[in-house]
Amino acid sequence: MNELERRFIAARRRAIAADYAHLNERQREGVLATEGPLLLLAGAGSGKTTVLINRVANLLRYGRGSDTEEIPLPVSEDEVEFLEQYAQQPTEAQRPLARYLCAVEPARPWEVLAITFTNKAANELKDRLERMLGEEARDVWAATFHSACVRILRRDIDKLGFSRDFTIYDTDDSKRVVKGILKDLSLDEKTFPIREILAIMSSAKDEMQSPAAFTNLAQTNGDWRRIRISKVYELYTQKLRDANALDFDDIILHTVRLLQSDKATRDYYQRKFRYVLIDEYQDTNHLQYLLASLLAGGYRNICVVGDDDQSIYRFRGANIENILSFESEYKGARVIRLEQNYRSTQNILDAANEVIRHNLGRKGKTLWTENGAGEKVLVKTTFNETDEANFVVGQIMMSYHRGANWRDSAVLYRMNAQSNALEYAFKRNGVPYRVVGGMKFFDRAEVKDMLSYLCLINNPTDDLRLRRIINVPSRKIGDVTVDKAQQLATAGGLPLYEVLRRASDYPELKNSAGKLMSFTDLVEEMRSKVSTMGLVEFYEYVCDRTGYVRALMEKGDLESQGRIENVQELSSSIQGFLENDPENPTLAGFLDEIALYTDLDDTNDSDNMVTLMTMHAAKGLEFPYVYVVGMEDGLFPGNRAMGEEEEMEEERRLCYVAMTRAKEHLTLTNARQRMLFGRTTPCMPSRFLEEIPEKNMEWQGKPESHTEKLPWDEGWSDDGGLGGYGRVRTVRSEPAAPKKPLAAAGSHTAAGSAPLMRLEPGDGVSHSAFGKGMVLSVRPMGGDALVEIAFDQVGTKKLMLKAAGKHLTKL
DNA sequence: TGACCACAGTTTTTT
DNA sequence: ACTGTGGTCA
Repeated sequence: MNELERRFIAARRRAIAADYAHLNERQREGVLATEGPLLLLAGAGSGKTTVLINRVANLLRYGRGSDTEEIPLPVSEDEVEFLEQYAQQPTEAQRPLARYLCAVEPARPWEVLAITFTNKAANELKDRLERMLGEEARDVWAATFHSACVRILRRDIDKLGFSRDFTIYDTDDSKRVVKGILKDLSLDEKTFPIREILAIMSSAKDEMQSPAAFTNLAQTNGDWRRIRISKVYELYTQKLRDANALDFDDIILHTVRLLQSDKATRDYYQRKFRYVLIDEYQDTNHLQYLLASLLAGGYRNICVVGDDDQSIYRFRGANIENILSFESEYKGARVIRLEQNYRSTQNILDAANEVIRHNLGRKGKTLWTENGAGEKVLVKTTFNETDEANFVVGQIMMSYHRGANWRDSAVLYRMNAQSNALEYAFKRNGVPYRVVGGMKFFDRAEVKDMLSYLCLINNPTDDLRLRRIINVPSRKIGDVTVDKAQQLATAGGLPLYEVLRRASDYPELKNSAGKLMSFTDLVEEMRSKVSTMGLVEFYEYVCDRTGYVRALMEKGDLESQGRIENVQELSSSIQGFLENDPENPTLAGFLDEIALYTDLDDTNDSDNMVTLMTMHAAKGLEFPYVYVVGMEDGLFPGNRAMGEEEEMEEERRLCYVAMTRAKEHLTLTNARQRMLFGRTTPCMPSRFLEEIPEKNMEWQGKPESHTEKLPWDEGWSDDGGLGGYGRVRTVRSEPAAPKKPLAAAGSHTAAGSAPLMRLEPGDGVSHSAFGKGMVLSVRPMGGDALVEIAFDQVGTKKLMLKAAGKHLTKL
């Protein structure tokens, strides 16, 4: 290599780097290191997605230009000088020539595969790529593990003996299948809990254990329970095969099997995908690891992005070892740490860093920021969960008063059950909030019912979906009848549907043959119409023709009303699907998409509300104000983690995730006693709180020692700051009337001495968060009062006086 | 076949 | 405390 060439290579790299001048050095390295295995350890808030996007852009623009010594064409002195100058001071006009000179086999969009875990992440990736690169970004494979696999299987699964139009079973479907099997084997659901069986089968699949291998192992070990379970596993596999169905694990499993066993398919994809990117690598399980290495096995250009400290999904099979041992799995892998944080203040980061430092099994990272020290982390000990909730709502109202939006705040908790106390506090104070998680749209019974109709129309051999809706709405077809038909079907090796269609041929079914056949006639009729009309139109026809909506309307109660709305809402989902101009705008295409879509990601960010969610659900999000509640030993870390080092480390990672969601203000709260599962128990502060350095936090109301008075002892009270709530129950016995207006912003009221304010309709009031308003009505309610106030700014709100009192001033 | 009552379980969750 | 479910009874 001569001097000119050396200069060219250096100039080329710098010229390419000029495109990414807006990134920090580490980030840029992550973008430019295109070749070979790369582990990108991306700390919380380190701009991971930005790197991912720019990395793909770089692959499409320059190929391996930034990471190779190849020189595709002879270079001239002029060209080298041009690039050297361009790298110094790039101009828009020179860019095309620079790009032309620097590119080495730019990747074509379909040669890049980017895999994420959720549809939300995949869509976000696609959107941002398209915004940055325009049209051509559309052909980049940005998909979830599952959707990528479905795409692969739809082409070639026949090589494994499934038909290409397989159906996808969700967890609910799997449960039903297992339930049926348990019944057939007369196994008791209490001894063999369905959840456990599903988990065992899932981990067997993760290890690629066939039912036969699983049975062998169980027999060798003489594990009686496992031997029974192996029978379930075997029948389950058989049933799904008969139904031509794949569950979520199967989707990955069979893809791996296909790629392993069929050379042609493997070669095809290994040649196709020159660059493979895997996001959230710390969440991958063994199968997903295998899949990634198979897909990237051709060029070995695999880039995995993740953060071992944010691995919080062990319970669903994620194997943190995948990321910890990446370097030894891929010899010569490069590792880049992204440790500069753009999200939080140094106090928050120091606190979080120090907590996570207590973990042993980690790569080790220390986040830093240029954002400044910021406020200290506030730790607040309250009396109980009601007190805690009121404190949090009070703080949020204060921040609103100071100009923050509701949507700037999030409350995070360990268990969904904790949201109850919080919700009460939010409702009482009229603060708008939304709870993330819980029942998902596509999990609702009525939505699943309608989808089952569509599945059945799409594929009448889908026994499971057939059984779900054959008597919904009631067609006077009972379980007994269906079971009888099912037995005949199993005996004759036919799909259930076929037996029903010829019910009159079976003497055993003569009593109900008419009803059964009119059902299959109905399905046939709908089937014949499916291709004659638009999908939305067809769906509405199905809603009507099946009598589903009519049955709900006849019921006429409020719940049914809601159900009808959900059924109709599904129609807008179909609309939305079509508008997204899918590759396959048919019923089958829609069902495929829906099967892999748990929630519609309809999270209206535009709504100005406080967000309540679990810490798990908060991963990847950020808020200026974050409140982590329930920081108590036994709750967080949970009881199950006590004495279990692995579990404890996972809880600590979860704590790290929760803390690093905060941009400006982080508040951690714990209660001295909490009611959980109907029992009130005294609680000690979480050990994680003790792990935070004192210099980064301020602890209000910290219990001094173990020997201190028990919380329910007379005389305990605390008001460490705004929103302190004390024991309002004692209010009525308090003789003295208030001497001064209550709880103007910033006032310190002695705890437990806040008598109810006297309000009458027409009174003018001022609220610390909602501003001025007028009382419309006052309704006494059991020692408290419901006040309706018309606020000048935010409209009419109903508040409970006890809770809202401290934020109200009579004018 | 549907309504009612007793009973148990209760971390976290995506596809 | 709460909810969903399974079994029993009419």
